[in-house]
Amino acid sequence: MAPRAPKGTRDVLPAEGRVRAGVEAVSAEVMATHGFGRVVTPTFEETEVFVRGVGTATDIVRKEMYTFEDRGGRSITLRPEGTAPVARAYVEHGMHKLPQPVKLWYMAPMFRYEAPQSGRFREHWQVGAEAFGSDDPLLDAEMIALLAEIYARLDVPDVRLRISSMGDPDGRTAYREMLLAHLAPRADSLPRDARERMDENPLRLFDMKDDAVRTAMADAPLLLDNLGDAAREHHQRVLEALRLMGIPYEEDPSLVRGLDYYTRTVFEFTCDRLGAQSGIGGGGRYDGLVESLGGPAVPGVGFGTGVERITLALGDAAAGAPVVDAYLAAPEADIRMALMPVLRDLRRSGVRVEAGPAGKSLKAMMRHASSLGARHVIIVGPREHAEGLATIRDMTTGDQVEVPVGEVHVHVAAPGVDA
RNA sequence: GUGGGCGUAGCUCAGCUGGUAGAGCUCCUGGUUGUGGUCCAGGCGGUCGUGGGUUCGAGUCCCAUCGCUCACCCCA
Repeated sequence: MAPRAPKGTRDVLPAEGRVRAGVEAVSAEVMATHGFGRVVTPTFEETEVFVRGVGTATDIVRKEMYTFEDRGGRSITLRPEGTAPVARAYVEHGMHKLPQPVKLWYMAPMFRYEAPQSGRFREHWQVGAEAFGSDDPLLDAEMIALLAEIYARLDVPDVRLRISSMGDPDGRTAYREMLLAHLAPRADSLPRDARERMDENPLRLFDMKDDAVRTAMADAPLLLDNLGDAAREHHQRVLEALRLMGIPYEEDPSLVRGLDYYTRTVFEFTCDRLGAQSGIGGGGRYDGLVESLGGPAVPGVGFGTGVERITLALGDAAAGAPVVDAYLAAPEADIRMALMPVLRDLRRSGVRVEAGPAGKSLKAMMRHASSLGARHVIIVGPREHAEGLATIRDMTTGDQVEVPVGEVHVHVAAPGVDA
């Protein structure tokens, strides 16, 4: 059997590659206008980065990491998420001494050992941004606005924003007791995995789709109604800023992000075109993360958005055809050889030009040029070659002109390209 | 990890109650001498996921196995 791409991985072919290039370009533009600098962290980290950063109660750390021992006996893990590594780099390079906040972004692959399904892979790419060193709620709002702007510029359809607050750690501990007290008399009606989850993180029960769980949670006290004063004030400021910027949101008390590090603001963008995995991007504030990685007590806020989910939401229509300005058709091998410098010069001057392989008939080349969508075909047969000419055919009008070979670039140049 | 669906040419699929493999698209070559997109003709291309079994005979039935896919869980 011929080898295949490993389970949960995929090959991105040129049509989709063009869409991804657009995602990256738009992200880079929007990040720049918001003052974010690009970082590239290693594809793998010491396992400790994720154990301490993401938290041992999370599914990511408990059962989804690609962890192995390298030949030097170190425990290594393929990056399952982007925030912890960037926080690690922030600490490692003493970035807390730079003017705060420090704003960083990335586009990088993530690896999680999960059962693949629509929109979920074992390797996926995320565009993410992290801002360290400020607890200003307006920074949270800016992060959300930044992500919304990326979706808007890409024309991602049917995007909705849900937002909530996880409160502060002490407040969350108190709320947790309140929630457990609510659940205790109902525990018998819950399925086993729900009861197990009660011990680890009862908040997660809000995410479950099981009917028994839903009825038990229907009248449960909400974290959002039990925030401490500071967290509540923070949350209101975030919402006010969103309103001022005209960013629609739905406050959703049941929104619980599955990473332990979140504090206060949490948000998620969903897209209805995505099927069961409707989340297209999300993030929140993580005021304890840097400290848990051995750094100073520095607050932070960030998000990640899935590149595959964006391209999935955009659909096939987003994959435009490749652009070819000109097609060089020279059936005779010797002539084709003689035109190599011409081909080079055309490309050097910015013309996107394909050349038919010698040995094919002119008819075959015309067909090829047509299927590539070439705007012009440069025909050089024995007659033209003897006189130093080239025939240029406009493929949309069918008009043909003969010009000196040296002037071909003037006639086939792409709009906006100075010849 | 659990459950549903599916595995036939590069792609999308057809093959009814078992008789020894097809279509469309793509690609290639032609339709007279150097010209595309339409049309016409021809051609390339498949150990019918894999391994067993039943049968005179299996793509079609049975068993196993692998893979893909969707959903749960979780997340981007």
